[in-house]
Amino acid sequence: MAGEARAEALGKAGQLDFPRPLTTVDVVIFAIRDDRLQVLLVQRPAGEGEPFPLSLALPGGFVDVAKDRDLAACAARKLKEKTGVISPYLEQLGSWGSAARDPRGWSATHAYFALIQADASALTNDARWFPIGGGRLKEKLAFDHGDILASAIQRLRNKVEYTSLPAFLMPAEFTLPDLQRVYEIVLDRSLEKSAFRTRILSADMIEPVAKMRRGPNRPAQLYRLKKGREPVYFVRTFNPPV
Amino acid sequence: MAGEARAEALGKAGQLDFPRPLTTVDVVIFAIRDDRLQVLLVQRPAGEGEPFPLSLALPGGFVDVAKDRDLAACAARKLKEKTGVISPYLEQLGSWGSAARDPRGWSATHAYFALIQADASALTNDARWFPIGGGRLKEKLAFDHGDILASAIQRLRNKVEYTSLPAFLMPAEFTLPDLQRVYEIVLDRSLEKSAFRTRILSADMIEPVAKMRRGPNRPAQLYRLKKGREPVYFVRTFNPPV
DNA sequence: ACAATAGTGTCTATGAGACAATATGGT
DNA sequence: ACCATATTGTCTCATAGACACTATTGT
Repeated sequence: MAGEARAEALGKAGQLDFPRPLTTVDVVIFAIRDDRLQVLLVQRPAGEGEPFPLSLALPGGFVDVAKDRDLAACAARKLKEKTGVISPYLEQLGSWGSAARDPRGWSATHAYFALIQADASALTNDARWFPIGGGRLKEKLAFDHGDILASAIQRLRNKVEYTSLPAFLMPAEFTLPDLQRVYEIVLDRSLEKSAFRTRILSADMIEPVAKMRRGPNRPAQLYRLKKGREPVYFVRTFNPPV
Repeated sequence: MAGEARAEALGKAGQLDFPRPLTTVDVVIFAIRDDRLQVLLVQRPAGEGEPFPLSLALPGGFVDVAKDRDLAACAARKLKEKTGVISPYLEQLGSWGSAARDPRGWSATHAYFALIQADASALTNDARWFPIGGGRLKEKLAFDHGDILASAIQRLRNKVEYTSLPAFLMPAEFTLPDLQRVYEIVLDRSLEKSAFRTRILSADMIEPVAKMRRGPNRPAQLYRLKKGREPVYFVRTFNPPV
């Protein structure tokens, strides 16, 4: 941090009155709905001077220096405002900043990504779920939000290969085949049943509840996440198919 | 991004005259020197109103909206200013922003981490290398730079378990035992020779040059990195010792 | 009994860990 | 010849992939 940059900008030390970039936080919110990975988007407002009027965009907005203690709190606030969800999986994705990404001037956004359970959320009117088909979103997004979303999808897919992240997309109780289905939806390929079960069960991340899911076939054991909300890291990835 | 946040802050649409956080970029620069992992630090200036006067800090400073096209360019500029290095391995680490981290006000920094070859750098006067012993730095740093550095060390160590990142710390030509030594320095544990060689050689990331390194023992084959500057990802980590 | 899905077992392949054996230079 | 380090080989172990087999419910 500076002093030096200050001198560069103004030739005067001890002052902070040089131009500051706009600072925003955006949140990529994922959930599983209708057996598909979906992302929550909002529509940009149409007012005077608004960039990308009526375009779809990630939920987010300017950091409020009065309200937000830090970046993570700002992201959590935006998530809660749109979905009502309070304590999800929330991870920092990265930041995007440039002179060109916002027509209003040099701006930098801090992007987060959240995994929530769709059923547990209560959306505001302006927010809607959009399915991600074949690892991409059909719709064009405002700003560089398409890039940010693509990066979030890549990060999610990559981590799903060697972590228990999909557990955070599940309802409170679920079966192993349910969980495998979610892994397969995110990865967009099928996984081998017995290897999957071995991996998950030996990870000590879930515990059986004294109930079974019944259907027109053999009942399945229901599980729930163990307390520790941390994701589990496996020492190998699922090997991609040849 | 906003409109909404604008309304929150001012109750007036189409305006951008609400308080903006300070925006900085900081760079964690690693190199191997004297068989140790070292990090480049600078001393804070002592002028009037300067926070943390004379403390050690990561190289960095305010984003210059006139000079810097984007965040990565800003990070590359700061790296070049301090070390003269132009095209290193440069990766975004994350961002840290809060009301409290800088006494001058709400600020957010975009942190990058760079891997360079120490011998190829020409330091400015104010920058010095500091060894990282046992995964920690002895010195206290200004702002939250201690946290940022700890995060960088953790990310580096973690990635070294399953990527070829240490290759970017090597000189143009090096032997396999050299490379293994660097892996071991970063991980702070010894690796098994034959497994290491198998992994590296089958990754198709280096190629032999028609030279050997000679010493008072059997000569060692010299290698260089293949063109593609991308790091290689392995499907397994080195298994940590039991 | 049959369909459908849950759950287990068996066999193979890959790559890491341990460690021994061999190779090749300088002295 | 001897030392030191480079390089290769052998054997074991853990876990993924393929795939078959068994288990348990509803109809």
